Amino acid sequence: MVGRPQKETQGFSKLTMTLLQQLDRFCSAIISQAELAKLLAISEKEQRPLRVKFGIDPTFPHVHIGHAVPIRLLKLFQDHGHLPILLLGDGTARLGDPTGRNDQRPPLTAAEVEHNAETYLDQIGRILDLSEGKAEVRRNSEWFGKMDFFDALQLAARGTAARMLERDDFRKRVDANLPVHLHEMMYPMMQGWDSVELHADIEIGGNDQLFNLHQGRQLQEREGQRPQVLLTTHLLMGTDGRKMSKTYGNHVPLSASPTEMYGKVMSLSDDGMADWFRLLTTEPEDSVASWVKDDPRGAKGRLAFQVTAWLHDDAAAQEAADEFVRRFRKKEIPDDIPEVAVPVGEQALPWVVKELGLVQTTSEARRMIEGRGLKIDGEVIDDPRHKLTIAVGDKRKLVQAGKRRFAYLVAKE
RNA sequence: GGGGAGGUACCGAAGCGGUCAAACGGGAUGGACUGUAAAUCCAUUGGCUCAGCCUUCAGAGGUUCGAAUCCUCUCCUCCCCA
Repeated sequence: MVGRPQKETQGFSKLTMTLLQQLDRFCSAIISQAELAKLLAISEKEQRPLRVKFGIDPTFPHVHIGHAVPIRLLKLFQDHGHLPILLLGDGTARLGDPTGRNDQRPPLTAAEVEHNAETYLDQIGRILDLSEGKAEVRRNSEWFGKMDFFDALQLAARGTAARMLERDDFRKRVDANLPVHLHEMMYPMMQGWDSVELHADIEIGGNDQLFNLHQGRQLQEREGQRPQVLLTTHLLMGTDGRKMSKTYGNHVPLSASPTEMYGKVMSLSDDGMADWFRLLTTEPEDSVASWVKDDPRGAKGRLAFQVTAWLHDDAAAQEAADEFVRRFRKKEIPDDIPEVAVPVGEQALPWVVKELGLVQTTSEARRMIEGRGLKIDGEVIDDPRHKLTIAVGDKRKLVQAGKRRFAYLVAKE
């Protein structure tokens, strides 16, 4: 846990004091306390808002709730009169932050990146006021797009291999005889350079970004700027307790519908609840601890409600909560089931299930049927050779695959 | 530039001429149990309107009745030396 600066807090305004008090809730590290106090003092004295940077690479169309944590911290600064700078890494997105996975992600095109960037703004705009004057939205292609190869080399010249290998992720790969590509080592340098271009006073990043954030300090110092203060936020774990990641499917997209969002939060493992409350709500920690202890299910419902209400609104959250109870506690069927038309005639069941969009392939449908996961009008059918006779004028049939996938089957003439 | 080790399904990793759609583990999905939590148990895990057929073991050729397994070339990664 990070302590608050003691001595330096004396002369601060009330506003700054409340900011400092709330920092603890989010931050896993503050580098450094003393510098932060100094910055805040300067800011107050000169009446100058601090430039608080947070960067995100638009590599996917969705922002997830894990990103919401640093964004909330940005919001906190915004609410205290400072200037959030949202940096869209449309240049770095073309590279991708090294992850250690040697996934051969095809390079994104500029158009894809821009599309993602737009969706990011849309989703982040729900949390942070991005309007003119309240925040700055920048893209790093602004400067990286202008650099030529020699400029890039000069940037590269400011780092060393030894230093890059201090980064855990690189170190581990080297030790495991896995490839580390040269361009990957440029990533932290680029992120650092962003801070120089933006004249960032503070940079916020996830706990796992500490190394990259440090590059900004190094580069700024060389350029004669005051090195940015680093604030790293605690990482929000995925619903299953592992690192939140799209590939694990344990994330909650900010774009999720209220029902989806509520449900996703309800699938959170109990161990994660305290953290989620801490990082996504304003509930006091001791209350949370007692809720979790006395009534875990109720506590989770409360969490799911708050998160949904925050990213949508109270009414939507209430509706999602009701829907959740109907669907999962009382096992009623949901009311937003799509109706899908299937050609008339005698059709093989697995094929129909695929056509309904409940599974990707007929083989998957077949397995689902054999595993007794398929119901038609509430009745389990476990014979993959089962044939359905579909005729115009039939009553629509409710087809359910697994616990949560439903479709109505109607005849297509 | 020289020498060595490798590239197997979502991931890790066996297999090294037929019995291989490919052991095992993880993950994932379905089922039981439940609080859409955890733990546990069972099943499934290339595709196809599936008792059969089709395409997979980096890529392209070749040897063979038969290849993930043998040969040739190509591409990629790692290690050591220069």
